[in-house]
Amino acid sequence: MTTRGRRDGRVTIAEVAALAGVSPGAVSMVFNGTGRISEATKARVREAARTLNWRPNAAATALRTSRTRTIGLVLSSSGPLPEIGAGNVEFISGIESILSPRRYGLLLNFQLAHQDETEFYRTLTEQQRMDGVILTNSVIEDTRFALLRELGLPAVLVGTPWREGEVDFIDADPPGAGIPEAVEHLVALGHRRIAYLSGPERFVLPRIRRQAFTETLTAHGIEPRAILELPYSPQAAAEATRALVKEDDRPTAFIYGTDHMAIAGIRTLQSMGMSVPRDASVIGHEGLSIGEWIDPQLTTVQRYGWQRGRAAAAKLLEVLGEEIGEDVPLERPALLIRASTGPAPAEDA
Amino acid sequence: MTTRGRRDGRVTIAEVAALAGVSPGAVSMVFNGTGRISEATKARVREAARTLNWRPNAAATALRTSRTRTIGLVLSSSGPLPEIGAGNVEFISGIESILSPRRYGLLLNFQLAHQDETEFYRTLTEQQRMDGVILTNSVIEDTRFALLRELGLPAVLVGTPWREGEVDFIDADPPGAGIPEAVEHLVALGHRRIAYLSGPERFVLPRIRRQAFTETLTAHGIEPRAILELPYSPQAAAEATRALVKEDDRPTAFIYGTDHMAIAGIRTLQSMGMSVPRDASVIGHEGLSIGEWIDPQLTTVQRYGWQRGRAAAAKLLEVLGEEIGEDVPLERPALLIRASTGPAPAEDA
DNA sequence: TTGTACGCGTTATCAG
DNA sequence: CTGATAACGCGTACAA
Repeated sequence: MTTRGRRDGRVTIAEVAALAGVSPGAVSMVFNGTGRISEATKARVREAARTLNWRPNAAATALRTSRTRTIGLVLSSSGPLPEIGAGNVEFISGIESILSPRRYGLLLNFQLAHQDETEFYRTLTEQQRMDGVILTNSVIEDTRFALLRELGLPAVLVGTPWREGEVDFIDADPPGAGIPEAVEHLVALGHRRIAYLSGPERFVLPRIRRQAFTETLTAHGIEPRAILELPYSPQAAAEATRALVKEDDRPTAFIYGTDHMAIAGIRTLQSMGMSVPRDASVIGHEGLSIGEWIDPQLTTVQRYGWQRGRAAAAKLLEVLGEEIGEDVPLERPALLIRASTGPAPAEDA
Repeated sequence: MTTRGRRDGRVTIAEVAALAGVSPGAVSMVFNGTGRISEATKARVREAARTLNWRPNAAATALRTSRTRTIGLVLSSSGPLPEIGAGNVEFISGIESILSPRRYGLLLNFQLAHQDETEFYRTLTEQQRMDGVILTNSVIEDTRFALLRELGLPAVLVGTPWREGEVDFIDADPPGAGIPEAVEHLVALGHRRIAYLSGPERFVLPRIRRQAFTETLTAHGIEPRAILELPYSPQAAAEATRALVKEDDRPTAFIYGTDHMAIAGIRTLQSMGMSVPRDASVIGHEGLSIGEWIDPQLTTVQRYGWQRGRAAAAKLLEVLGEEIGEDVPLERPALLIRASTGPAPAEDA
C-alpha cells in the first residue's frame, strides 16, 4: 500500500551511539563482539539499540566486510521455467535448519535451461549478493566448478562431482549407496528381470546409480532387463513402464530414479491389470513421506533429504570459515522396505 | 576450498570508467538508463564492462538506493524446525517465474513456532535485506499487518486476511471457492453424511472453508456429519479418518484440507477394507500433480499454486512501484473431478 | 574507546 | 545535449 522511499526515518548506528553516549565504532564492536568494551558500556549500547529498535543495515555491513551472511542455492530447471522438485522440499528445510539459527539467509537461484551458464555464475559472483553457493545436479563434464573457482565464489556441491578435486561436496557414501541393497533385495526375492528407469545420464547421479545397478546385478550373473534414461517426470516413467510391460519378457521388478516416478510406475502397472507387488515389484528413490500413504506403500531408497540439506549448509559455512560446533551427520542411504516389493511371480521362479 | 577475503581483486565501477575513458557516474547512468549519454559512449562503457566482467555490487547499490531487488518469502512452521509444505513447491516456482526475469532475488525466511513475531519482523525490516515480503498462513487476529505497516515494510499476503483493509493480498475469489463446488458434487452423488477434515482454525483459510462447507450443506438441508480441526499432516488425517469410520453412522464422503491429507485418508479407508469411491468418496485440496498417480486418482480442488505464486510476486512488485507489463491471471479454484468420488453407497441412498 | 578513512555505486549539481 | 564532480548511504576497522 505504500512504497518505501529512501531512509524513511530509518535508525542508524550514529543515533544509537549518540543515545548511548559513545562513538559509532563502539556500538559496532559491541554488536560484533570485537574490541574491548566495558560491560557497563555494552549494557548502555544494547539498551540504546533496543530502545531505537536498531539493527545493523545489511547492505552497509556487506559493503564494508564483503560478507553478506547470505548463501545461494542454485537449482537448475530442465525447461525455461523455474521448477522445484518434490525432493527439494526436505532438502531446503534442512538447509534452513542450519542457516536460520546462525542468522544466515538463503537466496534461491534458478538456472534455467536457456540461460548462459557462465553469464549466470558471473552475475552471482560479481553482484556479491551471497557469500557462497550450494550447487545441485552435477553433470558430466561440469564446467561450473572450475568457473566458480576462477571467480572465487565458494561452492559446495550436493551429490557426486563428475571428477574429484574440483569442488567441495557432500554426498552419500558411497555415491551409489542404496542401489546395491535394492538389487540384492530384489534378487533375494527371486527377481531376474529387473528394469532400471532413471534420469538423463548427462547427470552424474543417474549414471553412478546405473553403474551400481549393473555391477550388482552382474555379480549375480544377471543381465539388466532394461536401462532407461528418462526425464525426471511421472509421465515419462509411466510411459516407459507401459512400454516395458507390453514387451514379451516383461520385467518383474522396476527401480525408478525418484519416488514420484515410482508412484507413477505403480499406478501404471495397476492400470494395466497388474498387482504390486504380486505381479511386479517397485522401488523408488528419495524416501518421501508420501510413499507411506500410497497402496502399496512404496519401498524406496531413503536419501535423507533433510540431512543432506543440513550437511550441505554446514559444509558451506565451514568453507566460509564459520564454526558449526555441532555434529551434522549424513546417514548412508538405506533401503526402506515397505510393501511395493515382494517375491517374483511364480512363473518366473 | 578457499574463503573469500576482502576485495579479492573485484572490479569496481571506477575501473570500468577508466577503461571507457569516462567518469564513474557516467557508467552508472549507462547501466541504469538514467541521465543523457551518447550512444557512442554507451557502447564504450558496455564494452569496458564486458571486458572487465563488471556488474554493480549489490551491497553498494542497496546502500545507496535503499533498494535491494530482493523480496522475502515468509513461511511459518508450526514447530521449532523449518518446514516447507508440499504445496509450496509450485507456489515458490511461480514466484520465481515472475522475479527471476526481472532480476529480483527471493530470500526464504522461516518464522518458527518459538520465535517472537515482533522481533522477527523488526529484524527483517531493520536489516533491510529485502524490499518487501510475501506473507502466508494468515491467522485470526493476525497482528503482522499492522506491525509491518508501522515498520514500513511492504507486504503482500497470500490468502485471505482475517479483516480487510490492513494489507494488500491476493486470494481466490471468493475466498472459499472450490468448497461449494465440492459439496454440490458430493450431494449430487447422493452423499448425505459428509465429513470435513481441515487445518487448525486459528488459520483463516480452514475457517473460511469450513463456513463455505457448512453453508452449502445447510442450503441443502443437510447437517455436516463432522468438522475436524487437525494439524496439516497425513498422520493426523489418517487417525481422524479411522476414528470416523469406526463410528456408527460413518461418513460416506470426506473432504480434506490438503492433498496429502486426502491421500492419507484414502489409504486409511482402503486399509480398513473400504473401497474408494465405492464405499466412500474423498476430495482433497491443492491440486498437486501427484494426485493423478494414486489409485483412485484424487478428486481435488485445484488451487493453482503456480498462479498464486505468480500473482503474489506480481502484486508485491507492483506495490514496490515496478511495472509488470504482463497479465498475471489467477484462476478461480475449481473442482478437479478425478476418480476418488462416486455415488454414495447404496444403503445410504 | 574515539576519530576517520574506507567499501562502491548513485544522483543532484554544475560545466562545457 | 553530454558528461564530470562530489556528496552521500551506513557500518567497520585501523591508527591514534
